[in-house]
Amino acid sequence: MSERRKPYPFDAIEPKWQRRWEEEQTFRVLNPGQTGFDPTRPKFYILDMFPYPSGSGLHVGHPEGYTATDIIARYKRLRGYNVLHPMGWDAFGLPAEQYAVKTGQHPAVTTRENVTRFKVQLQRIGFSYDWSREINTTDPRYFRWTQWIFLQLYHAWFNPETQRVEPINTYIGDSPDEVRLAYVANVPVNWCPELGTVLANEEVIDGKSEVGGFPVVRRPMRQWMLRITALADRLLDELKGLDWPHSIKLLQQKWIGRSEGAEIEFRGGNRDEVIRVFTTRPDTLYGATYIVLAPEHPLVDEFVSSAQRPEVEQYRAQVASKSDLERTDLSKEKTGVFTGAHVVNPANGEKIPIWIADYVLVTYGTGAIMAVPAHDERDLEFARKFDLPVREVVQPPTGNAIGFVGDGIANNSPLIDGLPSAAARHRIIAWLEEQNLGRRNVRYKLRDWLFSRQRYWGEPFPIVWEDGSHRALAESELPLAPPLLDDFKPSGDGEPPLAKAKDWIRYSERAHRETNTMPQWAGSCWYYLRFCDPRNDARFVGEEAERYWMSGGKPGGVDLYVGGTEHAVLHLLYARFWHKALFDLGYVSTPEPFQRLVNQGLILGEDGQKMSKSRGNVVNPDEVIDQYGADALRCYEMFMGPLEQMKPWSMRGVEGVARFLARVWRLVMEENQAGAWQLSARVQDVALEVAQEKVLHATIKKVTEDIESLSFNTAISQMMIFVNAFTNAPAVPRIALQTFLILLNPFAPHLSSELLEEIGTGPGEITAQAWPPFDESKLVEREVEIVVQVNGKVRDKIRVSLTASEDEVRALVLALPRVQELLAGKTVRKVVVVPKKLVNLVVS
RNA sequence: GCCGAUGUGGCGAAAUGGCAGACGCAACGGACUUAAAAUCCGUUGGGCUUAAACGGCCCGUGCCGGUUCGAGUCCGGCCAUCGGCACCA
Repeated sequence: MSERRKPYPFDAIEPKWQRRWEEEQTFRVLNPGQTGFDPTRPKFYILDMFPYPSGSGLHVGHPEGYTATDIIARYKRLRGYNVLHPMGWDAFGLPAEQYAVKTGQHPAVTTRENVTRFKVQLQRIGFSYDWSREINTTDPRYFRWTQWIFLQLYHAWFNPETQRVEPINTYIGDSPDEVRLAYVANVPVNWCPELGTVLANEEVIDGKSEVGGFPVVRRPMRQWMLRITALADRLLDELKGLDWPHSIKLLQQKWIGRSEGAEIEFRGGNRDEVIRVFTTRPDTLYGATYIVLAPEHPLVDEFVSSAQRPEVEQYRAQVASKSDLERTDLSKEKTGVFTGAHVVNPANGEKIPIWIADYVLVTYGTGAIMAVPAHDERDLEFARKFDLPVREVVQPPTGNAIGFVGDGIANNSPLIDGLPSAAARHRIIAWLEEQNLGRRNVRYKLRDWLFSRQRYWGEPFPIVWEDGSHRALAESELPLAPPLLDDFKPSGDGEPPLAKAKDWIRYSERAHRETNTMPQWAGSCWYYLRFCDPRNDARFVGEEAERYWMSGGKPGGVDLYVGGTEHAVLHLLYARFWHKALFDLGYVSTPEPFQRLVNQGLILGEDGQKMSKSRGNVVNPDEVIDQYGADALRCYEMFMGPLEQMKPWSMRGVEGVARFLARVWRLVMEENQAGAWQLSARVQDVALEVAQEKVLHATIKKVTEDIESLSFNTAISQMMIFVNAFTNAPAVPRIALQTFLILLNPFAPHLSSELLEEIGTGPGEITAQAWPPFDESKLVEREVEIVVQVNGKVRDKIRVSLTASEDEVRALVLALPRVQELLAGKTVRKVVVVPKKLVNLVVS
């Protein structure tokens, strides 16, 4: 292929400006207290989700959100804001470590190389990050504070009286270890044999690991947990005040999964044992005709009769051998076994059988349910299969009561007969509480956060063990760096790789270090705070810096956060949790980390499929830049369609946008005889024609409003209209160009900087300019075109004076020959006049 | 199954309840050129009417219905695609 002629010399001007921005530290932003800080300016904190620097480099999905935020950042600077727009690296994590296991190369080396590559790629796109604030979660100066925050959680508890996180010393009781926000528990966990580690619920998708797609099984292990459930209500309630996409809020809401109901006690068996069940429908208590325990429920052994024991044991073994995926397969038939035992229904004194079945989950509620087959689909299916009694206790408004699961009127329930379900629930709970047989209860689907991993490439826990109990390192002992290892391979039996570092583990004669590491999410839980004050060695973030950048707005926090939806219930929930704990403990000034969140849509390959190496449809931004330049890449990504929408890539589309930028170039520049570019003779100090003035101000208005509303695609359309309007003008007014180039600057910063320098007006560089105001009066014309409709169909158009009254317009329209023709022999029933827009004649 | 988002030309898309398809891509025609590329100009939702042009008419925003002088936009019901959750009592 012959060398394609460059549409304009972007390959010369882009590196030039990138170099200049770096040398002059154009985008460096100061903190309060630093020399040169201007407190009179408003602040704006605009943040991208920082990337995991993977080995495959940047793909075109990354710059989508990054370009959007960069446009806003540059726009806000031109509007006089102090703009915090940082970038960093979320660099602990599985891929680097998997690579290390395969090649023996230390993850720190891989990570360093990948970071360098990512940074070069990002800088080629011309993003206006303040690189002096760059952070890396694997840097000891960073993870020192990740460990420090962990210690704050370890030294804190959630006080149910104040509903606040408080230092552990406000806890009055014997077992502080049972209330700490960071605690150790032996719980059934998601164990991934292939990865040799446990995973959080959020990291398991359809029974497989999110990273790698390996099978995950349940097994009990001793693990570090974070008590996120203590803040469940706060995390739920305070979602309301956030300016986030509705769908993300809903996702978090469902993930937290609050249900109100009651815990009810059923007694029975040989030793009068108690089975507690959780139900959201205590009003159906009289309809509970049997009890189901999860197969793993500890009381099963207590209750099972000797006759039923073999069958029960066999069933439990069978269930244990199943993967989560097999267990939750909805299409499968219900299974279960009778235990041979009974308990008493506290409402009516009836003896009802106890079954075990895997449709009851040991991890939710109390791991036991009262089955009300008449008013619960699952219970009904089970009851029909095993021929258990079905008793109607709720009357539906219409239709068949059996199988009706909604609210109705209680019946066959002496204590609450005739009450609507909601009232019946209240009454029965009050009665249960009186009798001490049960109580109001709230349950969540949200589980505590399983916080430890049996991996090498993560933050070590600042914890030591002595005589079987744990204690915290002193803050002065941080950072605690991981030991140097040659062999990162997980043992496969749950023993972390750190256990191999015998010298490192040994803390003292009798104490040894915790060998688990923190999960990938730890570093990203608070990085947005560190950006406010990234070089502070005395505190995780300086108080003044934190207050300055995080304050403002309703709940406060980062002013605008842009990233993908994939973190809806992971990073975005975890970060809120840490932030609230830090807020309660007085370390940060706002209750929420991210005031406004926007999700960019996925970019698909040219074939309309998700980009993937295996499909071979991945677009590398470097290639796009080589061919069309960074400004074309930026503008194309914004021109493709609405930011939040999923949309396919098109190289032809990039070409079209590159053509537009080349037209801008040639509006200002022309080639001389020798083939060199020079300022075009068409650029002149002349006044704008009326039509030119109108399109200029329409463009200022549209671009300004569209940036504010993140409608970048239509902003670019309008700039194209502007350029089209001037393309054939014999003279291009310098002042119009200058204004236009400022509008273009956030989108195509290199091109616009270069051309502004060429036309040589104004004080210095574009970054020192001010965003132009628009003059509404320049947009109004003396005449407007009125659409004439008859019965809602366009039949004619007419130009009328802007000052014409409704009556005058009506008269003019009725006098039109075309209208006369259409009205012949008909009666005008009604005339609708929309000022400056249209007239609709209703005739028959 | 439940929840959410989306559905407009050949394609990406645009339209405070008021001319559907701005802007761009692709395609076609023209100018420039020895030629090509590049550039510039023009046409481009479907159909009918007309010898042709101008003009005119009808249909058209997933489907069915409603509200309204007027609906891509609002309301009700369906269908399809994508995403999330999925025995959570």
